[in-house]
Amino acid sequence: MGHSQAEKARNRERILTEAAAQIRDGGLESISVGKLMHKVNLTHGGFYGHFASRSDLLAEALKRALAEGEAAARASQDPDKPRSFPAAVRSYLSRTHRDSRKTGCAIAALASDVGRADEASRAVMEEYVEALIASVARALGQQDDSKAMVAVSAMVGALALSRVMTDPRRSDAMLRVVRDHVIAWADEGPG
Amino acid sequence: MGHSQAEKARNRERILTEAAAQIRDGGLESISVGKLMHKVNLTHGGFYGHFASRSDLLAEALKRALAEGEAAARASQDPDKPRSFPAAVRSYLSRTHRDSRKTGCAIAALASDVGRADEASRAVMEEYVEALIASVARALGQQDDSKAMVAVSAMVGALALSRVMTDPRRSDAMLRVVRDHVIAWADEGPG
DNA sequence: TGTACATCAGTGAACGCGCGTTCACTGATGTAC
DNA sequence: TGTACATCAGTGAACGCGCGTTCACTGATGTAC
Repeated sequence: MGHSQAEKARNRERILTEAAAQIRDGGLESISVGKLMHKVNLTHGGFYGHFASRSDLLAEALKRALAEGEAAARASQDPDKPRSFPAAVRSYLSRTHRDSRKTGCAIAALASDVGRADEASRAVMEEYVEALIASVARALGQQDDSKAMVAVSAMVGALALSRVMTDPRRSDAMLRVVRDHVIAWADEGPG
Repeated sequence: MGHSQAEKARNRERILTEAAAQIRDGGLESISVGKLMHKVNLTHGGFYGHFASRSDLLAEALKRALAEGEAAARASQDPDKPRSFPAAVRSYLSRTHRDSRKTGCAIAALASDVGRADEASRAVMEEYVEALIASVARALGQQDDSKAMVAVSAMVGALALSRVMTDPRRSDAMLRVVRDHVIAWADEGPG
């Protein structure tokens, strides 16, 4: 096994990526230093060469999860066309997104968790919430972002609730119904 | 100290009520048997006279939290008048509700948590989500519950996100904007 | 290019701690007569 | 109503366990000459 500086950087990356997936899948508190290191084929002792503490990792993993979720949303859109709002909403409120928490939107996956976390964590997520609202407002062609706030609330709420529903038809319906409503708002124009 | 059967029932109630408040404030995993018993002025050993295990308590506390949240929503409405939908929405999306997680809606407080919990827990919350949707659909005077699904998504999402926002003005705005939109839907009539 | 040495990424045993759970015990409760 | 005894709610010491964290160590990396 090599112990080069380049490999250290790569290992830090692997730890962080795995942690970002883990917190979206199991919540912020689901991170265990030992299990996390085991997942990336390292021993627990080495963790502290990369992060000052579990709490330090958590903060970084939250940022990473939010950034990845945002990037995934961007990537899922047609790369050629100018961004299509309906396509973005369709992707966000898709069964695929619902079923892939590990790689999906961290806002929906962790909203309740972060809502009760310290101010620093809340500020980190807040930034991404505001960015999402701004992006939706732009797509709706509106100065005022109030319609975008409703759309984002409904999208985040519907995704979170669709993951609660055990009845597959109702879970699907939740996504479909909110998706269609939000997309329809785009056609109403600036109102 | 008395150890009567009546007192045992009362103690069980106190444990459960405290636990229901605790999970809404700190999440399902924030429950510690020792701390919980200490809070109700009992010692940890006695816990197992009331519940089979921590996991058993968690299941019961979730039910209790959901029931309490629903009851609180009902109680906050004008008891004389027939239920006013705008009043209910105003109460749900109020700063007071946002700032009192311990006694508020368990759906908004625990949606992300339960979304990743076992099927039994999800089914319990699902029941309350469906009840809320049905109640909103009735208030909107609609057969079809699609508008109610959007309203519930937006309300739950907005409350959860308002708890993430660190900027008080933006947090307030989140509540106010979604509140006004949802109330306006009630006036559009069955459409 | 080759050698000698300092650096440092990762290892794994060990730590203290808080946790969920068990259990022998205490003493008030409640019942049988 | 009063006594004798069984029941059982609650106590607190003790348990094994997994956790986050520390640290002496190993051996490959990377640098100075």
